[in-house]
Amino acid sequence: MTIRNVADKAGVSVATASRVLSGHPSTSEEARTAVSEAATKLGFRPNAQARSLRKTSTQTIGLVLPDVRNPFFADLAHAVEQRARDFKYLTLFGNANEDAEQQDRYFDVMLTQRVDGLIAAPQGDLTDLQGVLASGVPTVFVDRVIANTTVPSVTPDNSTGIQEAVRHLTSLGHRRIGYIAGPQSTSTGRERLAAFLNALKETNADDDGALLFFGDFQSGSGAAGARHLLELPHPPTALLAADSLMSIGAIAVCNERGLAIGKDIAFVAYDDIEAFTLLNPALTVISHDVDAMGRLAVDLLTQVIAGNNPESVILPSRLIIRGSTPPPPGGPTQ
Amino acid sequence: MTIRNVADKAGVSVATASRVLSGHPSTSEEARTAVSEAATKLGFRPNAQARSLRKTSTQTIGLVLPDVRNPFFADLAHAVEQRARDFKYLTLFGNANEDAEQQDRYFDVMLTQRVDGLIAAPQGDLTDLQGVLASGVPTVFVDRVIANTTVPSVTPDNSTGIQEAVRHLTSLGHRRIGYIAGPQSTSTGRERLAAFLNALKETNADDDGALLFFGDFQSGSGAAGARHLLELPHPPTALLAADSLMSIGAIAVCNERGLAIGKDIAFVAYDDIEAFTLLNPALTVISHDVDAMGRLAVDLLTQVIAGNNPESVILPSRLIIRGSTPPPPGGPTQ
DNA sequence: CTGAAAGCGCTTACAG
DNA sequence: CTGAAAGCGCTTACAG
Repeated sequence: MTIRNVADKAGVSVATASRVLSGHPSTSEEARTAVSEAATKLGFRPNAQARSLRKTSTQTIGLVLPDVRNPFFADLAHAVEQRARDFKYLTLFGNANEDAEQQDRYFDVMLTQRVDGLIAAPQGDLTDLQGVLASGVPTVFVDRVIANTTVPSVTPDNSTGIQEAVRHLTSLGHRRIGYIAGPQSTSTGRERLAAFLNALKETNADDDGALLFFGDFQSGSGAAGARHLLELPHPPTALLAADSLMSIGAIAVCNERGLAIGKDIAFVAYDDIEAFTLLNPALTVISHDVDAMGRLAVDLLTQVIAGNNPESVILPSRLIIRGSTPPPPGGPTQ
Repeated sequence: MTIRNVADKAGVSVATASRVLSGHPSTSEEARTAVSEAATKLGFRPNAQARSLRKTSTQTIGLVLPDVRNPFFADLAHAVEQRARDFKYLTLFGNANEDAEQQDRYFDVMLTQRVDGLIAAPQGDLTDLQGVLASGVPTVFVDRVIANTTVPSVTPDNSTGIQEAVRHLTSLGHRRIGYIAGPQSTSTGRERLAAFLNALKETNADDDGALLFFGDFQSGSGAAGARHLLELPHPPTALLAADSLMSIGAIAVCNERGLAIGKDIAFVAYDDIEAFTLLNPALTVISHDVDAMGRLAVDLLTQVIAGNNPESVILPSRLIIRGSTPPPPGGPTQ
């Protein structure tokens, strides 16, 4: 079932059939009807491989994200995909599993598949990007970036939300704030930690290295972090985790220890995911606009594909105060 | 940068270069080293389009799911993708947004892209499958099926969990159980509703049509359902929702009305997602093994691709009782 | 407006 | 083991 069959049935050459099928203007009325009719009758479906071997475009973009199971990235994937549809792109989605090696395999496969562009929330450093950069495929970073590249990006403001959270907690009287950081192999992990440390200095909170725990953005490490921090000789009265999955793990540990969040301990989560509003009390969270992030990433990519060099954009983040952040149990100064 | 350049640099023909590059046994030691060296030096990356135009395989499988933002499907996507990797398949992922039209567009594009196989949690009826069936592309259904096809499938047992839930609730003394059903355009929506209605007959629960609300598996409809049911003149003392997103919406409504789940009202959710264990009390849920589902779907697909006709499998589901299902407030008989 | 022909980058019988 | 050549299914100058 090829264009040859369609041409034969329509009584024209493959060239004419091709022109009709791809909407080329130079076709006669008769040719158009004959070919269209033959194509539908035969249920002809052009072979995208052959087409993109001739043209240089595949009408697909690659999307490499660290973890679909993270609601933030699920929302982001959805936003990217819906926006890509507007430009007739199919989104080829790869899930790196928070693992640089799997990420690099996906980059590789997507280059091999000749995607027209690539959107990634990358991990690691320049060495992981070698292939992508060398290929020259239009690329945009989203959420995370890799230092020392000129790749345009759409990222959240990783400091304002954290700063507001620390100010909020200290104004309530908290001085010991436990922080479950993201991996330092990611820009978001690094920037959020830096913002946290800065905020400590700016307020009267304890700047105690023991209150820091390094996780990997996955739920298990949030649980490990909470366990570690709560067992400290001088434990925190407030907990802050750098993404939603680690927040989930940490909350589970608080629950299993009978520590009531919003009463015995204050908790601030990163990312405003729907489930967090269901907790009782609902969680105070650091929120950013994931839909805008996905949409803008696609918009930037289309510009790069068009040969332009768009400006990177940073989206605001802010603290949404709900019930999970009371003053410390012993009173403001404890 | 094509295989021609590699061949030239290595001083062999493109045929020999191709053989070395694709691991064909009939190659000399010298050819192998010369070509490999040239390829790495040049950073050669074979064009997948050209290759799959010659071979008939693209080493990709298509995965069409209704909604990435549904944690159940995010987990399923992850499971499928990880298993597909074992077979060197790249997973081309499409998100149908619980919409038959978007689903059909994805089917279309994936056929055009000549995926080697298709895994789908489909919506609608046979007409939506025409193209897929006509193309003859190896296909497996997962989670949901479409009636009157011979497509192998991996599905959950949609009745046991529901039956256990209704028995559990009635044994506690509940007689008015509100049910937020899934869309009847999906097999899971239909089967779970049938199981619920059967369970009502089998127990002494009220078989009252007013206690049924039809949602669309998305969170907004869960909220609408809870609102509707709770405003009934004779409202339910227990709520059961047919998926996790509708559960989330319904729980939000209970919270906003000050109805304490696990005290003022009993709640059973479908799908054992991590966030549900964080609620206080944790939710009683109907659980099934999403990892096994994804893994088996890929395994079945590889068998179909190999030309076999594997048996469909049904995975068990069961009730996990946690704190959200107390007896009705007025006592066993109310 | 149309057709014959070349070519996109590979792979693979075929002959040696 | 190797090379010349055909061909996968399209698209697009080129000439008419």
